[in-house]
Amino acid sequence: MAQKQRRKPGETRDKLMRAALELVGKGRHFASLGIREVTRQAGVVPTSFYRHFRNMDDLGLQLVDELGLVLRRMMREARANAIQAEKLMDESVATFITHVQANRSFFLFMAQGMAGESRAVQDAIRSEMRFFSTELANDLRQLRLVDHLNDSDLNMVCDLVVRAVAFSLPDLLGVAADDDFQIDQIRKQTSRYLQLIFVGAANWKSQ
Amino acid sequence: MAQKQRRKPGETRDKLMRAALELVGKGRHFASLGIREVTRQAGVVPTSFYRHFRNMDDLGLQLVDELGLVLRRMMREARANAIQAEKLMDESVATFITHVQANRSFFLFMAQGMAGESRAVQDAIRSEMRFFSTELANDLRQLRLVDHLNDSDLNMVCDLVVRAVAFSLPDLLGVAADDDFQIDQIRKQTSRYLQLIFVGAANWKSQ
DNA sequence: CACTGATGTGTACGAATGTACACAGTGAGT
DNA sequence: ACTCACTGTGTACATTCGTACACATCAGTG
Repeated sequence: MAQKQRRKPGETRDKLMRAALELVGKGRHFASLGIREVTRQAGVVPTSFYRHFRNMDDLGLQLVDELGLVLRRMMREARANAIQAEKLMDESVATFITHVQANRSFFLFMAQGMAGESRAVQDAIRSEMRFFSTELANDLRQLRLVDHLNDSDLNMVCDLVVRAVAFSLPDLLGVAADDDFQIDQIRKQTSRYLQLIFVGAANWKSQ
Repeated sequence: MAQKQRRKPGETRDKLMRAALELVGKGRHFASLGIREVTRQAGVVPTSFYRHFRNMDDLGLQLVDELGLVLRRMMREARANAIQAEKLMDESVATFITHVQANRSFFLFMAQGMAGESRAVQDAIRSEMRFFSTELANDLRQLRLVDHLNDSDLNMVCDLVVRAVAFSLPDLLGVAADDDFQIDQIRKQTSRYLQLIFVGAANWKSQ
């Protein structure tokens, strides 16, 4: 029942997942990756693949799980940085962009997976986003910034926020990782979207 | 110089594009399609492919062009239906959903292409969306509903509107084409997003 | 009418693919 | 100490892939 063995528990497994991410990071689409290609990139013999995954979809699903960890880490940091309510949005967007830059391949995979080939991966990513939206709603409730909104409306606002941010993913991943000017443009643009949404939320009449 | 020959000008060409769309409609991802697969679906010998396209990316680009036509037709219809300003958003969303249902494969391809493998296809789709946003801004200007917004802010609002609608694409394509209940949920949800955005726009202070 | 260029078909082949099978080492529990 | 489950390797093969080449069939042009 030990999850860890002394030597190298899931070393090859990690190598394979890492390899798939590297290929995605190089511009390949996850749906077009083959088993041999991934094992080659990982420096492993093709048949090793089956020791850890049933097929590429299975690997994709496990990547989504790891993606979930990345997202949660990001959310924790955003919460920590957003102490003052007024800078809340700008800080959150900045945190988002920092994490995207630090994990480009992961977010590339996420952007691809949202309309990917595997329905299971799609649903898993969708589910991560819903979780994100729910957490955001909880935070906003606690900050007492949105007392005039009922739960349903608050959820809608949070959904839209998450979508607006998520939709800037393709923009962000489309520019070179070191194009600071363009990245800053996207940051400002996204912040404005959020500000607009919150102006809407502030003037929204629930019920 | 004749663009059309008597018999069958681009019959095979159309068959190939149609075949690719059919495969996408069946749940395949465009990035994972092969030349042989597409020609097989089209009922054509593999080598015929090269008479019309240099590779799959080329075919993808030409599909984006056709997608542009579908989008423009949709936009025209939305404009025609949105006579009364109050029902403008609901009507537009309804038109959008109708067209998505009538051209599922096309929009599936679009959703995939936004984070697709080919950078050229990505850019082409992005460009279509920008065009859409610009046209929307023009329409809103003419309706004189947003006189308090300067151009930059109006563009931002329209961008966000287009994004909010576009982001409902995966939702819409994820449910069965005849699941009227779920589709209606998505319709209502998207409408609420737009209403929220417009409440934000109405209370936005330019400059 | 002969020519030409565009379009379609058939054959062919080297490379790559997914996966089955047999085998080897190694850590853990009896 | 012996076994067993797990992980990794090497070999093998039928299938599929992209694409090159050699034709066949027309439409329109000289």
